[in-house]
Amino acid sequence: MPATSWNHVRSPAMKLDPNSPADLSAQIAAAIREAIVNGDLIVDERLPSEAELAEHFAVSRPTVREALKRLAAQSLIRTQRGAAGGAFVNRLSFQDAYAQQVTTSTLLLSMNAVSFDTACEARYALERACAPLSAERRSADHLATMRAEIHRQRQPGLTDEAFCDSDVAFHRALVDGAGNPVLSYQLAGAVEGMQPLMNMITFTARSRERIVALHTEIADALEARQAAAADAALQELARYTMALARDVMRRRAKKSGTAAARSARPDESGP
Amino acid sequence: MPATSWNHVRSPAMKLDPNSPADLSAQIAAAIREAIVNGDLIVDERLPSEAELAEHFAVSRPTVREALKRLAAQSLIRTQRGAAGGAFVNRLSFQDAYAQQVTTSTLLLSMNAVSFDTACEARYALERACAPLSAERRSADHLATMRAEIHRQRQPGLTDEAFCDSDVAFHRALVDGAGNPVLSYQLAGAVEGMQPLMNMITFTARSRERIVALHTEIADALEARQAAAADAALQELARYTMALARDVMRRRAKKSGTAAARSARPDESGP
DNA sequence: AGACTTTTAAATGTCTGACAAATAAAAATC
DNA sequence: GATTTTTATTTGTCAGACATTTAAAAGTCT
Repeated sequence: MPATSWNHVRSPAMKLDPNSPADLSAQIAAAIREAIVNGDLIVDERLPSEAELAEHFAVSRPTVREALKRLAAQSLIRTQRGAAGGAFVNRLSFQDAYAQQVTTSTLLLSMNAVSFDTACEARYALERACAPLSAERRSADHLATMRAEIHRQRQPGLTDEAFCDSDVAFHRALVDGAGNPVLSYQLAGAVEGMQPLMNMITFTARSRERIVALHTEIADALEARQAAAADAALQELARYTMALARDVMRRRAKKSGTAAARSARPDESGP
Repeated sequence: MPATSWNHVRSPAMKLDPNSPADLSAQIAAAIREAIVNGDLIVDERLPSEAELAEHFAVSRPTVREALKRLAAQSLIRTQRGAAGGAFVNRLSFQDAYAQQVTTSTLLLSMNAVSFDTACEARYALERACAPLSAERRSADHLATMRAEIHRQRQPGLTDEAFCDSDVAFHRALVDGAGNPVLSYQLAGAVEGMQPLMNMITFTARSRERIVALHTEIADALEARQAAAADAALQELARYTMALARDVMRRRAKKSGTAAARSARPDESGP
């Protein structure tokens, strides 16, 4: 019996409040989360076993497990089975952070009646912040990705959803071109989280043409390392996208008075 | 006995893959999360009881509970005890999203050896994106908050940490001034997540004076609705902050090691 | 001795069954 | 009809057990 082995953590947060209305598992999760954020528990450090934690907090093992699952859902810990297994403080990777950021942003936008304009304004404001850096630092790879996506966007048979996917990939390359992983992480939410909203727009052949032209302008500007030109094109793209959305909404509102045939998509998968 | 009452969800994602290496609770959580993100489950909709879920997925109740706790940790569901209780799809509030965003950003920066420059660059690039909007829309309240924080920052007895807190509050007001909740949410991570890094800097009286002067410049510019002036001051503040950090790092490196070690960082304590 | 195999112990993953506590609806009472 | 009591449902917690995985220890053979 290796004692509690929990001695190096003397943080006062490692005690539970019996008067709290919160669940025990939530309190335990909060206590451990606090210890991780405060640096009392460092990356790759092993937590005590579930049985030891249960003893420490004077609760049962299922309760401890629920707490650990909460932390695992936030990628704060990882678990490993077997003799040398246990729960370990997880190094939060940019990839994990991306995923959480996208999920959170997507739900935030879809659940809170955020207007398209508001979301769009935020997205393009943040993207324009990346443009000068991207003009300075973009690699040939980033440019090639953008050109490839532009080419894809020109395919006539593309569905609206595929067009949006390509749009996201284009803008992702733009952001990554800034060479700042923190920016890329922050923008992941703003760009990808907006995709469900963008997917509500039907892109006509003419609007696609305009968007592709602006994308080309942006790529050209970044290739020439002209920050101002890239910024101008982005600003115009933001303006155009919002106008497009307003148009779609207006048309939809007008049509909703008649029969509900809202799925009046332009024929693309037809004969 | 109300049958499974799970009929309206015919999504294929509601089945588990017996060959998956992932835990059952993780698979179940993923399936339900998918249903929420896809809109198969709408806000405030009640999930089946734990017993019913256990039957549906052919697992035990503790396993279902672990899955639900994972979702609760992401604020995707809330639970309520009692007769009409259960698990309900939660409307992700901006407040909840803030909190998650800040935690994630903080850990990402503290665990991944992100340089101060990179984080700082990202933060000020995003903040500058808010400046034009804030110049246009800031209310008197936002200005008052900024002025109050500037006043607080002038107090001579302020600890470094309190100075940082006030700094965050100032910049928060700047961002909120843009009147775009999505921007405010995105920036929460960039600004607050950087606080632990900022706290590593010791602010001398002279550097505080310079920062307060720039804050005043910003507030003045926003009051006069001069976007360009605000942007210039922010840019200068970014430049100055990074220079300050470089200075602190250099001094710290010189003090901790002998003359030879400048590229490597021998930062063990004691002789 | 060294390389391979087997055993063992520790840890998480899962199940069963039970009880406690909260809570809304139904029933009973005044 | 209003108030109180009962009841049923559901989550929260506990106890104990077994299955599965895994690394290390022990054993075995060359």
